[in-house]
Amino acid sequence: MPELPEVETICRGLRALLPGRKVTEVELKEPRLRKTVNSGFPSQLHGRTILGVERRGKYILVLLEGDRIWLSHLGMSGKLIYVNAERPQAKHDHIIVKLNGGCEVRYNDPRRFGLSMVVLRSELDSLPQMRNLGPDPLDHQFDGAYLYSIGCRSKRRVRDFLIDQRVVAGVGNIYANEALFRAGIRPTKRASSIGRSGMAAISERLRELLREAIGWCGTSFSDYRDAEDRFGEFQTHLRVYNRAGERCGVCGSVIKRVRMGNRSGFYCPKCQQ
DNA sequence: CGGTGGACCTGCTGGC
DNA sequence: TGCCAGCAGGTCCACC
Repeated sequence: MPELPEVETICRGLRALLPGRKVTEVELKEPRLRKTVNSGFPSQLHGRTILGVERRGKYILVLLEGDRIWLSHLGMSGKLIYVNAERPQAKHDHIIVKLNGGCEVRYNDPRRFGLSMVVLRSELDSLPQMRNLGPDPLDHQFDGAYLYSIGCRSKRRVRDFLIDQRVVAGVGNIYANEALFRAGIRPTKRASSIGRSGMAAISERLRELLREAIGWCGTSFSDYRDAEDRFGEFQTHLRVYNRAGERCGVCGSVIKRVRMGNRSGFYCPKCQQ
C-alpha cells in the first residue's frame, strides 16, 4: 500500500506526537506478519522513551532510548495509527503500543504483509532490509546521471526498474507509473533503451511528483491513512494510475492498462512513447 | 548473475 | 442474494 509519500506523511505525523512519550505496555496480539514478530518484542520496547521518528525508503523507524529502533514496514495494507486508548480496538489490530498519557500506537494490517521488529541502532545498517536500499529519491545524490548509470545495463522494463528498492528507495507502482507519465515514457520500455535525457526527465518528474504527493498527504484508495487515521488527498491528482478507460487530461486519448508481470501498468498511448 | 513468476494474506468489486 | 474470479499501494524466494 504505502509508498514514500504515504510513509513520509505517517512519519511526520508520528514525529509531532511521539517524542518524549514512554512505552508503558505492549500487546502483541498477532505475531504472524510477513516475518513473524519476535516474542521478545514487547519487552524490548517496554519502559523506553521515544526520541524521534525517521524514514528510510518505505520503512518507519521509531528511535528509542537505549539505542533501540522500532522498525516497521506497512506492506500493502498496514497502518500505524496514534489513538486515544479509549478507542475500541479494530479487527486486524496486531500490535498495541501503550504510552504514558493515555494514548497508543496501533499497528493494523489485514493482509499481514508488513514487518515489525526492534533492532539495535548499531545493527540497523547491516540488516538485509536496509543493506540494499538505494538512495532516497529526494536526496541530492539521486539524479538522471545516477539512474542512467545503472539503467543503461538493465533489460527490465522501466516500471520494474523504478520499483526496485535497490535502485531507488520508496517508489512503488503508483508513483512509478505517474512519474513515467509525466516524463512521457511508456512503462513497458526497457530501461536500457532510455537515454541520459530520458533518465533525467524521470528523476526530475519523480522528485516533483513525490513532493506534491507529500503535500497532499499521500494517496488513499482504500487502506492508507495517516498517523491520525485521516485520508490522503493525492488520488484525485493521479493522471494514469487506476484510470484505465478514462481520457488523458493532456491529449484526450484513452488511458490503457497493461499487465506487467503480476501488477498493472498504466499509460497514455499518445503522450507516452 | 539478472530477470521472471509465483507465494504470501484478506477484502473488495464486478459478472453471472 | 450468492458464488467465484480477478484485483489490490510490497517483498521474498525458487527457478531459468
